[in-house]
Amino acid sequence: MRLTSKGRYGVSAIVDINNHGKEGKPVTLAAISERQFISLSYLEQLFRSLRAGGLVRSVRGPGGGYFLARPASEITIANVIQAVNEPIRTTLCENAVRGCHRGKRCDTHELWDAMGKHIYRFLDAVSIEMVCQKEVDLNNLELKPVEDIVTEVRMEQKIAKVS
Amino acid sequence: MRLTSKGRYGVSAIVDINNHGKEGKPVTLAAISERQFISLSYLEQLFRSLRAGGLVRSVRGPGGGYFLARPASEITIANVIQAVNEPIRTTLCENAVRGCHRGKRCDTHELWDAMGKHIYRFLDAVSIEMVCQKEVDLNNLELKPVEDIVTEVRMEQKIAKVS
DNA sequence: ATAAATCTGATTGTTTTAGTCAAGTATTTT
DNA sequence: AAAATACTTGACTAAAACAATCAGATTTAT
Repeated sequence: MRLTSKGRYGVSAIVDINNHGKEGKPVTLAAISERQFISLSYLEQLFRSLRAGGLVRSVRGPGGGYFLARPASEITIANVIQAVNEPIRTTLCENAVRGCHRGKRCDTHELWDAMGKHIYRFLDAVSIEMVCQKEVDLNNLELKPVEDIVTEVRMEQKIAKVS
Repeated sequence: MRLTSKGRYGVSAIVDINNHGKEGKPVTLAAISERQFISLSYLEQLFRSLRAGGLVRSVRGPGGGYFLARPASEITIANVIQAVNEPIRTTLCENAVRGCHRGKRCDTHELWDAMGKHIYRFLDAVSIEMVCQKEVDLNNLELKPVEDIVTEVRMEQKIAKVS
């Protein structure tokens, strides 16, 4: 799971749907584009992923647009970020390298592992609904215990080359 | 503050110095290069920043190398990451944009702000010494209260373009 | 039919990052 | 003094990731 502005836009878009999707009417990308200052074509690309990730439902044709596929309280920030980043990234021997050479974990392995879990616990604790309800104090959340965390956040884009 | 593999390498290097710098002898980049599988030239670049950031002291000439500039217990992961990323990034009107258009904060402003603080609290709570002492449980740290946090972690690389 | 929307693929451009190269300077050893 | 060691610096290159676009196809309400 990577933290990029793509994820940020994805969250903005989902939040926008929750804030402006009134009375059973779907929200159009054009409307999101205007309110969130994201280009229509880029939104199209984002919603490709969001739809594939099961976060939104679409209605085609005039009067169409997008709904949230489930209640805002059941969509976490982690869900959104994961959805928009998913496309590629599916190579074999993925975690074979990960900075640790030839089987032995590097001295900092536990550190990055813990950091990833720490970040994920936050993103997993915040729902779209919480972002929309301005009362919630995002700085003092109840986080799930570490044991329950499976997915983690990665730091690296590239892998170290030797000498 | 950005989370990239550059920061990861920086931490690996600093940890290496702490682990292998025995009996008042400085540690050479060549030694770090071999042990941590980082190219010498890349280490040179990294240590330029680490030195500028006041984290290491250098000794030139044969028998030279690098020391930690202060005890490992007083160097945090946040310190290291900040040091290696610092170079550019000093433009004017920096946080003028930040995803929020024309003065009004966007709907997700508080979210990303809270996330940044959350990440920073972790990185600021972990010292190099803690990483080296394998006994410490990095998953259950005592973090500083949010009020004390000033620096934050950014998510975005680029800024949204409008329509 | 037409227009409003989503959908799909392929592709482009830009930035950032990772990494290299070459030429220095300082210091110690011999 | 010479030579070797090691840091120092600046400039440069390559490649990946990311942001963004485009052209066209499909669906559906009116």
